[in-house]
Amino acid sequence: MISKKTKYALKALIYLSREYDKGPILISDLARDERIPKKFLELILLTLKNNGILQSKKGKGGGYYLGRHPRDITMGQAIRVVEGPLAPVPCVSESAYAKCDECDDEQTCGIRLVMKDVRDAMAKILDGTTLADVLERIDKAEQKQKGVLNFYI
Amino acid sequence: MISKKTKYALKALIYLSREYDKGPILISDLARDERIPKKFLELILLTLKNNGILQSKKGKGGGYYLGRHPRDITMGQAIRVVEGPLAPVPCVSESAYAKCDECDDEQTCGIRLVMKDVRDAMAKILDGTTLADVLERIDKAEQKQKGVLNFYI
DNA sequence: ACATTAATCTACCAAGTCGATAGACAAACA
DNA sequence: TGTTTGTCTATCGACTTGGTAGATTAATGT
Repeated sequence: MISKKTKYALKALIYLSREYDKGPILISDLARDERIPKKFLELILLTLKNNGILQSKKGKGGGYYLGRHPRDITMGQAIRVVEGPLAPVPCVSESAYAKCDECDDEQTCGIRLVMKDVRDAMAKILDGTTLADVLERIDKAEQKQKGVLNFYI
Repeated sequence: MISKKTKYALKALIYLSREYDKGPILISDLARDERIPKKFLELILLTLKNNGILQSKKGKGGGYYLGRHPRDITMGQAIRVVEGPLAPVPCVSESAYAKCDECDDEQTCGIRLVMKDVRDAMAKILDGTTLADVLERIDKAEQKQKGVLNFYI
C-alpha cells in the first residue's frame, strides 16, 4: 500500500498537470482544492522540487509548477521520490540496489527470482505512464460517465 | 518493500516445500537453518497456520508442515496473509476492498486507474506462482550456476 | 526603503508499525 | 508423570507516518 504522502503527491502533480500553462499555483489553492493538509503538502512539494520534478517561485505571483511537460514526467519518477524504490526487495531495485542481508546467494534466491518479475511488471506500467497519460485516462473516464448519465436522462 | 516478516514467511514456506514428504519440521530447525529469530518465527508460522496455509502437530515428533501440496499454495496467498493485500491502494484490492477516503469519485480517479493496472500485473505473477514453481526455478538457477562452475574447472 | 506575499527551513509531536523477546500455558506422547 | 513441542499474551525499543508550529528567506509591488 502506498502512503498518504504519495497519494497527496500524485494528486498534486495531476492537479499541476491540468493547470500546466497557467503559471505558478499557490500551495494554499492546491491544498484547498485537493483537501490536503497545507503544512504537510508544503513538505511534499518541497521534496518534489528538490528532486527536479517541480519548480517554484517565491513572493507575489509565486507558487509551484511542473519542471517539465506532463508528457515528460512519469508516475514511476514521482513515486520513487516520495515513496522510495518500486522493488519489493532491495536486491532487485534498479534505482536503489542493495543486498538483502537475509540472503547469501542472490543468484539462486527463490524470493528474488519472483520479486524481480514483480518489479519489472510494476516498472513497465509506472515508468510507461506519464502525467499526460493520466489526464487523458481521466478525461476518457469522465466522458464515459457523462455518456451513461445522458443515457438515463 | 516487503517486510522482514514476509521474507521470513516465504523462506519458511520454501523450506517446508522442500521437506514436504518428511513429516513435521521443528520450529527450532527451521529457525536455525534459515537464520530466523526463533520467537519471531513462531508468530509467523502460527498466523500461517491460522490462515490455513500450514498445519502443526504438538508434542514429540511434532512440528509444522504444509497444509496442501506445494503446487496448491501460491506466493500471492502467502503474502496476503502476512503482508496484507497486494493492491497499492485499497480501492483496487480484490481480497480486501475499501474506499479511499481521499477520493470522492472512484470511476474517474486517475491514481486508481493506474494502480488497478499495477495490482493486476502483480496479482497475475504472484497468484500464478506456486511454491512448487519457486522450487523449480531455484533448481534451474542452481543447475545454471553449477554449469558455469564446471566451465571454470 | 518597506510592507506584503509566499516559499523554505527547523523543530517537534502523537500514534502506530516493525522486529524481536520473555514467560506462562496447553496438548501430545512415552 | 515428565518431557517435548506448539500456543498465547504481554512487553519492548526503534523507527515511520501523518501532521503542526513558528521562524526565516526571497521576490515583488508601492
